[in-house]
Amino acid sequence: MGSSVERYGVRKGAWTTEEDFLLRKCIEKYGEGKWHQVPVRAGLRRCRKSCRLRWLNYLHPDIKRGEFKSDEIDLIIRLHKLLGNKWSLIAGRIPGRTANDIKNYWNSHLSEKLAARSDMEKGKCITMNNQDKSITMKNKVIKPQPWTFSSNSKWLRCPVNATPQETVSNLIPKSPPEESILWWKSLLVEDGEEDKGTSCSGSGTGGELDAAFVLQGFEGEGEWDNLLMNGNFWDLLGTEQKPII
DNA sequence: AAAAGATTCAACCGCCTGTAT
DNA sequence: TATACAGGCGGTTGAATCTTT
Repeated sequence: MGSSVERYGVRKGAWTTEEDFLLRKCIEKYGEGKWHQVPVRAGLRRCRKSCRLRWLNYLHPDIKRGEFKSDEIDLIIRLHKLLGNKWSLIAGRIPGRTANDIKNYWNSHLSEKLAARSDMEKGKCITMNNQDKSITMKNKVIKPQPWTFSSNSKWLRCPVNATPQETVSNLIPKSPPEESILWWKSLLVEDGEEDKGTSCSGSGTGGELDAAFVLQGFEGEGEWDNLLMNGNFWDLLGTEQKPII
């Protein structure tokens, strides 16, 4: 992929520093969006998608470089447990990291290791070392089965400055079926511990205990709404909202 | 030092969704 | 309602780099 390929006058492959400069200048002048116009405005022989991707994944000023910190890794694992391969949603909750970054990190650092550990240590709390980073987690992966939704669904994409309540309102359909409730409970509370109010898996940011506690005695449809609207959903994950890149 | 294998990650591809006409 | 187009996403690829033998 290193060598550029030109087909129908459109360049492909790795971006040059000159192309980066042109794209950056263009975005500074015209702002983000209208990607179909960017190649012309910037004087680039790149397709709109290539320009957008280069900006969002590499040139955007808010992008954080360097290794993932332990808290970021912990958050990725928990959000992945919650959302599955919804990388853009996960990235939206991890400041400075792009969906591509997280996807790559997951595929190269976490996916196979977690699967391998899961096979070896069923039912045990495990700790894995990744360079200096320590990941402690429960190995039981619960996939988000109850609801299927498109990554592009309007109700799934919450606004940048949405409040937690608004975000939850966008994310969660009203009055979920019983199996959905059970799934959420299983996500937040360890097996056999629903009645004790003990904390769930993860390295422990304090939010889990609250989540487990809140979910106790929660069964009905009305209470579901109350939980989502009155509680801070992202506190349950031990994170907070951030501006989405 | 060199070859082979493993890993990383930027970039591409195809598909889906939303919107305008 | 149907169609076209743009934006956006997840899956995948493959060159570059690193590690091991």
